[in-house]
Amino acid sequence: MAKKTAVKSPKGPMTRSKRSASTLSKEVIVAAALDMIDHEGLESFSIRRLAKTLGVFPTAVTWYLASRREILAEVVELVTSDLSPARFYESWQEYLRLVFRKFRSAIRLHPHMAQLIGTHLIANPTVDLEFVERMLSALSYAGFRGDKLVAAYNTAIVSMVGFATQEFGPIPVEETDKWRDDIRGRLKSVTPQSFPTLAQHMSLLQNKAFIVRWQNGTEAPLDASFEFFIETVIGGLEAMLALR
Amino acid sequence: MAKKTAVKSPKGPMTRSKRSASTLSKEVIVAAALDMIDHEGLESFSIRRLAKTLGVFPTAVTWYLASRREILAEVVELVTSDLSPARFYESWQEYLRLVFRKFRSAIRLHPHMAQLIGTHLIANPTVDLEFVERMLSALSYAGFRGDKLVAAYNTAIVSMVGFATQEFGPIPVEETDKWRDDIRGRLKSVTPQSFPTLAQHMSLLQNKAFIVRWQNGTEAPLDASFEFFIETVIGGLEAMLALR
DNA sequence: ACCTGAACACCGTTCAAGT
DNA sequence: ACCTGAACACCGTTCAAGT
Repeated sequence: MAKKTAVKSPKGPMTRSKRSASTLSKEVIVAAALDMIDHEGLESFSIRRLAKTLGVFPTAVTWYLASRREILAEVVELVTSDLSPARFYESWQEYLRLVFRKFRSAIRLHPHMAQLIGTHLIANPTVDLEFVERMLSALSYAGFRGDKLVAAYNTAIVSMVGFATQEFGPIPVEETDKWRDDIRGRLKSVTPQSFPTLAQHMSLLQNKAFIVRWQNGTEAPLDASFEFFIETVIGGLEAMLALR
Repeated sequence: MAKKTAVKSPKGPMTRSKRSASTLSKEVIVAAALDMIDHEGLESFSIRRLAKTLGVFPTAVTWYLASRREILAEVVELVTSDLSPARFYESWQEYLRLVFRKFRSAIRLHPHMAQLIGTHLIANPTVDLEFVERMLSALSYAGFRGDKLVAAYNTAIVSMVGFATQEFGPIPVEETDKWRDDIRGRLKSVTPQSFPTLAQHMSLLQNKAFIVRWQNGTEAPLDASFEFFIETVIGGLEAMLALR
């Protein structure tokens, strides 16, 4: 939301034109960082550029958050906060559907965070334990006990995170046209002789399936596959329950 | 995923035995990069440090691979090459089991690559189409047709990649002790009143479940959960087949 | 407590210039 | 073709020093 208010000045950020609007704070820094990442990507995010947009010196930022990693951890927390469904749900299956969809919506809003969240949510000390409790409670209600509950929980978390972060994960950006032509060229080399199944379904697969796509979820969302995925996980858990 | 054909020097058998153990080449650079990442992590990998270990100037490296991204793309390809099971398999279920386990083994060998592969494999132009063909063929043999085949394929790929990359994804390293104490302290605050299900299963969950762990798969592998996950995906796909 | 300001040891990448 | 070498525009982080 914070637009670039930095004044171009050869001497650096000496003018804080709107100090009333936003005095520096942890929240302001994290929000500005997320905004920068959303607009310019994760790689071009830097403390120095962030400080410039905030109209302060880089070291002013590090007074609140000591390192780049700390800033990014806070941004991850911001994006993944409030994942538990607010709506009423009447079954554990419906709960899983809502949570999975809610997580995907969060990633869809901040696709550049996908690669970070894909691996770091899972090790984030700031994650809401209330979320963990609800997931466990839903699966316990489903009938999982002991070690099976642990395995079902890990299965649910990994599935929730995995699909969305891979769907919205980055596509090579620098020379998109060249890259897209590359993959399209390779796909044209697919013949019924070389890759029969792939060739047969090429029109259905291209740009709608992992590995043989040239856009990510932002431009080419995989809605149908995502819903199929949810039902697969739920159906699989039901099958695991039926085993004993 | 593309097969790596052994590269022989076109200049004959002149062996540079001394100081530079091998003359510079794309393969040598990529192998050295992977080695450096395996030993020191992804973040501390840099072209300049890589060049130093190779005994050349940084720009010598960029003659073969023009940018840092290009190097990392090649490393991803190296790590994820040869994923298709070599062994005979007698059912599509068994094929999925073998592929999932093989992928996890590859990530386990190179855990620092997990975060990169988690999002980038899925958009890698160098990926072996033979792998795609085999996965499609297995799912087609299972009985999936048309759009369902696409969805089942996406489900399988995402599942294969998601579990392993999250299991072996990075844990904050700089102040591991402090961080571990943090999460342990938070877990101690869990009471039957605040988080009943979590509290009840705490001994089973801690360090063996996502979010409430303080080590990653390298130190605390989730073998049981992984096998449960595989069977969940397979059982779920079977259930989706039974729908019509 | 909060921020400026300079400094340090790095980066990736570009552009010669050599051979 | 392959590599040296210098240079550029950046980094994150540390350490004062101000207020």
